[in-house]
Amino acid sequence: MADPSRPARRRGRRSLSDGAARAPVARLAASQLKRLRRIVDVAVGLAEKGGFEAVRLRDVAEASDVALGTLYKYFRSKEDILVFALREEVERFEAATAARPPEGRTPLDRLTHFFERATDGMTRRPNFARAVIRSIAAGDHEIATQVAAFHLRMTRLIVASLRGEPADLAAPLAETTGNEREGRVAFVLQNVWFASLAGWAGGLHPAKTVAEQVRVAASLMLHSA
Amino acid sequence: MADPSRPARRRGRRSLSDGAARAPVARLAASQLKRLRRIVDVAVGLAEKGGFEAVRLRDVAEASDVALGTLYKYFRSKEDILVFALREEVERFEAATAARPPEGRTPLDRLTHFFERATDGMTRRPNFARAVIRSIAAGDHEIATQVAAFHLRMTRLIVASLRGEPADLAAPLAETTGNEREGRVAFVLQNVWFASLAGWAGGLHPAKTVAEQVRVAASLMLHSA
DNA sequence: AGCGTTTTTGAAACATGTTCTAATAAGCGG
DNA sequence: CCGCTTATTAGAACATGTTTCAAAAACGCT
Repeated sequence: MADPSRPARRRGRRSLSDGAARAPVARLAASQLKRLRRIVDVAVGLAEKGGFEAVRLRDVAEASDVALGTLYKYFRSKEDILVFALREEVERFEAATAARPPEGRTPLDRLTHFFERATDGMTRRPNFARAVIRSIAAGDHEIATQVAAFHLRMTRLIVASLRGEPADLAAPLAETTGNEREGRVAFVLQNVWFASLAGWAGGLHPAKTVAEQVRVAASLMLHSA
Repeated sequence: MADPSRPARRRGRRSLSDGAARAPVARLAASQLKRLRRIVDVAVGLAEKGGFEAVRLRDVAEASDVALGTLYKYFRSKEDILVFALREEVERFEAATAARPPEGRTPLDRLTHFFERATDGMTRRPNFARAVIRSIAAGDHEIATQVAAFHLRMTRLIVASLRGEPADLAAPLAETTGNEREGRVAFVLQNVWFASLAGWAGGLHPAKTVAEQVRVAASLMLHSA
């Protein structure tokens, strides 16, 4: 007599890879770090080849030399693994962007450049990207919270592009960068980007269109009526 | 030796409820229409109570007095049922909006009013809305195509609100309503709305915030810099 | 090294979406 | 009404995410 409205699984347990809000991948022994890495790498590899469904946890466990139960000690769910991979990806992207800020004379140029890079980074591995997008949208609160953190990171980068300044990665994420208007523009652009990526993921339009749509949105907000 | 990258299920078969592009719910006998209705109603009821996971197809089949196999003759997947329900919902919303267009003296007022209604319509049944959003984001191409059709419908309504004219529901959907700028504004607003709804679905912010964020986006595009 | 604690393992079990099949029922053209 | 075609059924079967559990291994500490 299971109660469908409250699925038995996914209780308040913690996964070893947690620390979304706190220290990233906290105090894990070296061997555990290696296990985690193997799991994530295998999962990403499978996702790149065949998308969300290709990431079969039995396969992941076997290929990363870990028992299924252990895998669930590290991650709450399949989506959790993929979101973890996304987190790493976002961090890499953030570092790369901070190291080499998008070029362009006008804010619109820089934003265009920025989102071209971001879109390219996502769509370069289409199956992985689709798998990640699907994981994001699963509706889980825990996952949504992590996604909110990515949002903040991206917003910071967008504001930096808008201003033509390098992003300050050392600043606390919660801190509002830029003035109100800049933050709002960044917020809207990010939503447009996400929604457009979702459309791309569903095969509605090519990757190029994603970047174009964001540019259109940016130009609508940056230019006067 | 199943190939994970190409899941066996979901081949090019057609479901009876198809006709997304063509006639809606084509030539079905009366008894079949009744079956379809029972299935959808039961599924919606379960979704309202417990969200996506509460819609257990075995339960749906039993409660709607239909065999599991029959259910799969009508719908390709669980997501397909929920998207069908969304389609009906969107059509209702469209009719209601056309009958009583959003009020307001300025475009911004009308858009605000419009999105308040739309957001309220979605978030009034939170579990159902979350279930639907999850279904939308599943990444299936067939489903994405249907979602694209909703997009067109919504865009038409948004443009009408923007102009302060009643929407012409008789016009073919593909036809571009409004001038280019209006279409773009509508497109951006819809993306913001969707992305913000997704955030709401994940528990990141209350429903009120969704409407606010869309209003902010609209004001950024309607006012000059 | 020895010991108590924690982690990992291996394997089974469970839940649920999806598919398959043989038998039955329904619908329909004549 | 007959026979043919198609739809429906009941139920098993399959795939895969998730959970559980007892035993074995690894770990950390003194």
